[in-house]
Amino acid sequence: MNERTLTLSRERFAFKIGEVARLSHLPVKTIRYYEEIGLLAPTVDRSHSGYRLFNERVLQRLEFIKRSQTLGLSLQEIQSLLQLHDRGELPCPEAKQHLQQKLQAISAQIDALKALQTELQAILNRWQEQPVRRETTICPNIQDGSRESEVGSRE
Amino acid sequence: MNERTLTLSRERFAFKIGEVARLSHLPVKTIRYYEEIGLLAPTVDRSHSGYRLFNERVLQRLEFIKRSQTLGLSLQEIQSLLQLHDRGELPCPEAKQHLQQKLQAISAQIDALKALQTELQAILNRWQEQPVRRETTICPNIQDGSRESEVGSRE
DNA sequence: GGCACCCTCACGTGGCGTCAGCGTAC
DNA sequence: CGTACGCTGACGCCACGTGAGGGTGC
Repeated sequence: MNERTLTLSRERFAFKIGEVARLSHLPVKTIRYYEEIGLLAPTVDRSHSGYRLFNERVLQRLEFIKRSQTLGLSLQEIQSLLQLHDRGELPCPEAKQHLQQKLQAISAQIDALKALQTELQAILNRWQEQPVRRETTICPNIQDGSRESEVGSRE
Repeated sequence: MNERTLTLSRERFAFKIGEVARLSHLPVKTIRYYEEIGLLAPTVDRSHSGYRLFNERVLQRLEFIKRSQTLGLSLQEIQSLLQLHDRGELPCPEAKQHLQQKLQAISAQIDALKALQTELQAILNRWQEQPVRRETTICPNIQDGSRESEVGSRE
């Protein structure tokens, strides 16, 4: 006749953190962290001995967090969405805004990475295995190629 | 007749951190941080009052650090290159290894970002402004699309 | 009484930025 | 004597991971 059995019969506040971890495939530490920063507030209570007791909605919440994270949202952004949800509103419009911003940021990131890729490839292509030892450089292969960037207009 | 004038005549340990900051276009805090983690050891001394005094080689070193950073190397990797340099060896072979690794990592990052880009675009394309309120979801638009990813064969 | 589980607190990651509260140079 | 510059902590960021040193449930 412990609180587990009692609460399980009503399906409320039945899960200890380890069970939630197994069911959600998230580390215990992560769940504790999410609770600490307030992401799980409406789904968690404490037992008389201080154990976190989660109700079944925590799993849906963790799924939402995981999914939103893989889509590139930060925990702060996710929190603001969850707060809207907890106030009874639909977080979708704000979510859409965030996702559109992410999409733009991702394009920019891809462009930056591609530029870096090109630059790295160029450096490696003209790499000198035994460069002349100069006192003015640490590794002559790694040098500012801003002037060489205009190369390619030959032929 | 301060140490500035004396050392300037020999061009050694003449620069205070603010001058280095101006000449290198790096924030003072950044230079202090680099010195703290040992990146600048052979180019810095202390005055009797505790001020950092840099010799002129620090500028070459900071340039190398900046350049290596923009190429994607971490400060740890840069440090190991500088340590090779300080032991009189050419850091180029190790640098090349690092850069090749970076190139691979960048390709993987680009692929991951492109996948994310596609997924985000798909989600935004089929976005429902006024979705049905379900109790099982927080925002129905943000849902695991693993099964819906095969959509697109209509019309 | 033993073992799995739970708790909090504190510190680490990278690459700095941002105060706060001092001393120093000119 | 001001003021621009220098110094050393300590804390913040982000999303946790790691480990210590304990208490709880069964």
